[in-house]
Amino acid sequence: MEIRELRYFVAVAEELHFGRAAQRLEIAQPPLSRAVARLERKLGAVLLERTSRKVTLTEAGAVLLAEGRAILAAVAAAERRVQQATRTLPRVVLAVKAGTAGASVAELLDAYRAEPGAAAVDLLLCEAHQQQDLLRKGQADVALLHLPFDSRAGLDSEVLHIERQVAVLPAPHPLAGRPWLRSAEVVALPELPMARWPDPDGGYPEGSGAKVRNLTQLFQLIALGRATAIVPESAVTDLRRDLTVVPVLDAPPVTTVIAWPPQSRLRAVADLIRVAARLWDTTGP
Amino acid sequence: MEIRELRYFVAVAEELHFGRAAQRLEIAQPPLSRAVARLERKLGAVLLERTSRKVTLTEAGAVLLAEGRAILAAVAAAERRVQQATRTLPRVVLAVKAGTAGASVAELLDAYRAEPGAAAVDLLLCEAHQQQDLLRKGQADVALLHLPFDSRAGLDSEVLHIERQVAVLPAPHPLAGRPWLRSAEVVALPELPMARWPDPDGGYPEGSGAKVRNLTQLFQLIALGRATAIVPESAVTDLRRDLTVVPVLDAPPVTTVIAWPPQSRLRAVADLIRVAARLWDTTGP
DNA sequence: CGCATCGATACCCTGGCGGTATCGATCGGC
DNA sequence: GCCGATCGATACCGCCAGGGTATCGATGCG
Repeated sequence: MEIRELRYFVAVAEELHFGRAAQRLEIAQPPLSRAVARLERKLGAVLLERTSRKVTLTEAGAVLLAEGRAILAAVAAAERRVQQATRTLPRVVLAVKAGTAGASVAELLDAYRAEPGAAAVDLLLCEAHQQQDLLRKGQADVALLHLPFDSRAGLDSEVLHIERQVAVLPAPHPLAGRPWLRSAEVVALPELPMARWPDPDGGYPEGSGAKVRNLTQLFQLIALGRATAIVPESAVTDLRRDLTVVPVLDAPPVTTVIAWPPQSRLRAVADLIRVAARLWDTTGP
Repeated sequence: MEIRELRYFVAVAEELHFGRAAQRLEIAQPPLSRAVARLERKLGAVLLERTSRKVTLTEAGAVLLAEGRAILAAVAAAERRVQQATRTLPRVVLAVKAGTAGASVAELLDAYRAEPGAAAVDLLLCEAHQQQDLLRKGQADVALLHLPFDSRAGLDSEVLHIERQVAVLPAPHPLAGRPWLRSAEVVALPELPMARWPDPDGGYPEGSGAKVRNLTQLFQLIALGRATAIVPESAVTDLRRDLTVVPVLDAPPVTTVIAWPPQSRLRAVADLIRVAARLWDTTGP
């Protein structure tokens, strides 16, 4: 199996149409038909059912489509990383979500800069759900993720920091004086619906809560008595006067991890991980 | 970049010798030299420094070697999985370590067999450190891992079960009557050194403890008063009369997870995961 | 200084890949 | 029910990539 054959097959499997796939690949249709047929012969498996009117994936074809996409992404990532490694001054790309506490990122970058032979670090601000893709496609070398919201599937990772979650309430609210809360108590407040965050696709889940896109909007709304929210502790450094936070005991703790592709060989990534682990040492002496 | 070129480069990078690499690839040396040179041109990166006496990897070459090995493994896995998917009766390969509690595996397999459309499950007994490789190379489809001993890097996983660890002591031992212990107390017993388990490479770590290879050996030694050990709770169902277990409070809990390659598309794997999650439901109602 | 080793180069040949032209099957419209 | 449009497969052709052999040039060793 060759990369070109795989790229051809994936194009056909995605278009389910040889003509359009050929157009996308910028080749003529006959070589494409032949290439897919040859791939099927090599693998000893029928990947597509063709009629002159419709093309459908077989079970084996669906498997190869999934595996093939991963392989093509890995190849593209490898090419990018090799080229990156030839740069005389090494760089690493660190993917962070917009919400990630700015202070701790700055702290990490400062500590890393002090390392001997530190590479330049490019910050890549992105949406939460993009981070894995960026790592897998080689557009980023290392990322900060927050469990249980992000998935670290397919990545190596190291735990940096574990924190509880807190409810953010208007300062005058009756619950604001409590030493702690249970999440059910917060969710159940009818006059203060939970704020809603965008889905990966950009839409919002069903519900009555206000739609927010960032923490500033959120805190504004809460201060106005229009919403409430449960957020990680570190999101509320420098709290406004008119807001109060109360720990929510049964909310799952938020774990910050530093994650990288398992086959990463960049010295800069290894150094960054080491510095990060030292900074937020959770194992302790 | 094509698979063949990558295979050629990896061979040279591993042998650090064009002649031997060519022999391994069963081609002549000149085409190999040309292929590697062409790959370097395509990537715009020098991968190898060559003298007529020595071949060494550049930084970029080291990166491509690591990425390339992962890609080649992924390609081999894809080929195997596609062929597997063409079988009329689907099969899945479940990799389990020899030490994994036999009862729970049997329970999982029984429950899965009852599913409509259940595939045949092949059990692949293996050493702990092989499991990831087997999954990545496509020789297994799903595995049971034990954290924190095994790494789930590069895999998707679901937590099945969390259990504490217990110290196994000879029944007459003074500590055997205690309701619980700290790991320091167990490790510090001079007359009962901790048993040693083999490393991934088959050797044993330094130490004074007895060398063991399986639980039967271990329990025998403990009963004879020659060793002690800290093991997961489930490892000691059906305990011998002459042994006692005592919970070790500060030993890290052992988490059993079911893990699979992130791009897995096999229905059988999805079903198996669902059944496993239902069986050991940890979230609970 | 001569020889052995090893990667690069020169040259040749075959096969695979891509292109154009065309076939054959299928579906929809009249 | 027939005709035409659509779409994948096939036939045929030209070209270059990839593999082979022979040989060169550099390097290290006795």
